[in-house]
Amino acid sequence: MEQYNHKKIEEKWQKQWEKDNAFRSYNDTDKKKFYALIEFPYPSGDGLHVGHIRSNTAMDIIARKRRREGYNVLYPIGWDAFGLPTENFAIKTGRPPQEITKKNTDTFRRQLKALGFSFDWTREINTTDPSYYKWTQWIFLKLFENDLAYKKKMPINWCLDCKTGLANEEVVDEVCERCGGEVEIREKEQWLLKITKYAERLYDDLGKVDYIESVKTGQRNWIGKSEGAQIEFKIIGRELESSVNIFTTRPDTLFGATYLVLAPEYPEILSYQSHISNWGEVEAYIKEAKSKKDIERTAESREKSGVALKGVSAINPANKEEIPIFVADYVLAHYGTGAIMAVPAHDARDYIFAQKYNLPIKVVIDPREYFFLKDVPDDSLTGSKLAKIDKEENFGEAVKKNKKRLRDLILNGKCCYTGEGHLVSSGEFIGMTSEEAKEKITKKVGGKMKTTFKLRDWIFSRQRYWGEPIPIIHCEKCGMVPVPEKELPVLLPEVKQYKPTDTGESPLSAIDEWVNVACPQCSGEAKRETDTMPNWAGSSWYYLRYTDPHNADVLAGKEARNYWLPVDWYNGGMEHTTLHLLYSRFWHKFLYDISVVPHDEPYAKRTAHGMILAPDGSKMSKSKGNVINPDEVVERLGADTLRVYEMFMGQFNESVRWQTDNIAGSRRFLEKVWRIFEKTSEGAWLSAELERKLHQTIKKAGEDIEQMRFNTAVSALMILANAFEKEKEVPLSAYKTLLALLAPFAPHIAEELWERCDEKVSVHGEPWPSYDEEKTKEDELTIAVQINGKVRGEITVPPDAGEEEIKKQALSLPATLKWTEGKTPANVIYVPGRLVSIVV
RNA sequence: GCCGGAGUGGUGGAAUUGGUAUACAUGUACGACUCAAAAUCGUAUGGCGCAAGCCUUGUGGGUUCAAGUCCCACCUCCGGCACCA
Repeated sequence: MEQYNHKKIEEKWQKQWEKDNAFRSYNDTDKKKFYALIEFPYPSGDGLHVGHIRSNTAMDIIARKRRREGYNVLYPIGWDAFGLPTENFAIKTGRPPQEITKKNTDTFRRQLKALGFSFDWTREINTTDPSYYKWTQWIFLKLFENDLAYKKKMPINWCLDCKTGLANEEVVDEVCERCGGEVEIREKEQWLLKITKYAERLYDDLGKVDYIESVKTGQRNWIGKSEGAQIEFKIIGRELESSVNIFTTRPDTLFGATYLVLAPEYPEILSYQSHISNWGEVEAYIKEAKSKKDIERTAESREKSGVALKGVSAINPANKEEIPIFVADYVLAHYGTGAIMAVPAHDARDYIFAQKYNLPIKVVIDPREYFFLKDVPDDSLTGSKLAKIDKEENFGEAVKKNKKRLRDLILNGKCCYTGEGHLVSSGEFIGMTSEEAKEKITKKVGGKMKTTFKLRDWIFSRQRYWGEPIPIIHCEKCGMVPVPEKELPVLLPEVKQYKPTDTGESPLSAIDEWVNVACPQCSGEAKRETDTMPNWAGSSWYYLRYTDPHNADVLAGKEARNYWLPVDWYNGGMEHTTLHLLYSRFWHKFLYDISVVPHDEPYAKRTAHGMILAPDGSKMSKSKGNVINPDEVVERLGADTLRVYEMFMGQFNESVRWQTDNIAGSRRFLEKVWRIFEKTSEGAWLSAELERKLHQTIKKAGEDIEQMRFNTAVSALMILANAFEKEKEVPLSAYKTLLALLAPFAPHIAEELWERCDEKVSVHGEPWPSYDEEKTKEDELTIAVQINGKVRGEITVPPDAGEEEIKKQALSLPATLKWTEGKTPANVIYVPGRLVSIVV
């Protein structure tokens, strides 16, 4: 037989599959369905990354397995093509983004096809295609109609390089997530989507989806649900009677609130102006705080600063004491109500502030048995030392003494205790536990229990060219008027200049003939909205379009979406936890509310792949020049080798280093499978041992694929191939089983050898091999013999040997006699099928 | 600071969830084949020791007949969040 020629084989079968439309899925409602999804790539100019291949191969394996298990499988592909890199490239070269996108998607398509993924190419979509973004705009109109899209003047993060506003999620470490450019705060009119209205559902419904835990906790932390109380404090001054609502998670400490703090942006401050005697000072502080970025405010080693509002004060509703009011930038305007009650004895930040400004510290919680302490600024007892005092049995007298001393410190207000406990100095609530007191105190002072979220509304407008135009028309008479549905899509006009402007206006605003339109309502003079949508828009619903990608009348036909949704298994990167994944859950829930989709969650199951790092362990990046080019690997070693290597290289959900040396192993494995074909014979005898190995491999490979343990699945196939190689003759049927198992990993070589085995129909249509549990079992058990916990020997027994018999054998083993030195064993433990443990 | 995840041979990694640690691969050494090389095949390969044996899963304790796996404390690395009241 000739040598394994990957090039010839891969080209041959790719052509054949294309011709046969082998992986096309039909909206066949009689068959059980399986929807497998990977994040559709952004077609960057750099071409496909080896990281894409990891995720795609994994889902490809699962999709192929499901097809062979009888499912109607949808495994689609498309392009998330709007976005800044393309636009920036357009500015640099003067070529239209449409043209650049076309070129890049052509490259990606060629590369993906060369890897033999079983995508249904007839469903290919592109977010920049007007027939696609028509529906992105349609969803926006629905959001607008339902009062979930609004425009607001607000300070936003402005990227100086990209010259556009960014969503909060897009600012990472003070810089723009995309370009790494500097971000400044600008006051601008922006479109926002009310994702906060869905915060609770986005949070709670994580309970009913099968996502990996890290994604769930990532989203939970980002949404940041916290339960507490909203309590009203009266504000008094000369000729002033007002009030401020504060939010707290610790209403049980209300009696310890010794001052009030307002955020610098707190709007009501202005109305107190005439009552504040030191207004000049206050105003200056506010002005300075506002000019600082969030990050600056939190940096500066958490130094607290603030200014007292002289002339006004608040009344603590619990004990009616008059307490001072401060404005301080450690309170954030956008969280809670923008105002807090400060309880220095039981909040670390308040404690530091109170010490600095000499404010009273009033202890209201006695820790008693609770000793989880943190952030304690007492020199003698730092946080980490205190953390040790949590389990009495682990520590001796010294700690017990310390604990007592510590409680004294806390009760005397000498250090700050943030945990819960029993109430002291709290009127009628003395002696209650924190938990009990929370609701009771809130009720007593007329407050209400409230849930607050960290999540903020989604800043949805970008002042750039290469995005979906927001389909709104501004009319002086009628206000904001949605573009009528029948006029969708609002097409991106052709422009000469893609360059964004420093003034913060989209490049679209320069095109008068596009901007000036008649108002759809009054036909008067009006102007189009010139902001575009962020690149997250198109990707928020693309899985839905795949179900019926060519539908011109609706975003997807009802039958198609009811049949295919939800996505059964979605694999992607961890970097999208709080971006795409959260956004699309939000849109989906909205679409569910307006009865477009049949379920309220888009993805039933979400898994994540680890990153592929450069050989030195750093991130692959073009600037470092350590990017692995898949084309070159495919050319030299073949797509099958690359696929097998990427599955074998390490645990799928963890990041792994690319090691060029190790690819050879995957190639050698395929060559071995190729060579074994020569040894196959129809009449060859299948030994019991080989048969057992075969069944064990079918079992292991199948189970491992389901759990995305692809590395051990490949290893199992290697072990089987090694066993075959040792044989003189390999039964053809056994060899074909190996090919059937290998097919999802290395589809080309498996198909070629399958054909050489005289099969007429594709291996990819072959039912998934099944195994017989009985046949996976060894016919002899090796039982280890331990003496005092150390393995000293082993015995071989038939699988049906009784416990007594095995113990007897173990005890009479020469090694046993040697190590027990004739002493009578105190205990003999038998672990079925594993070992005998003898204790002397 | 908080929340995730990880730490096992020269290297990537296995280990049926408490039961013979180092599967599979890679690298290295030696051997076979060869005029030679490549490829392939075979043998060896955690450490110490001539050996019997002892030690070994980041460190230190603990539970257990038995710990990579469970408990406690600590160290290091990666990722996310971070004045969120």
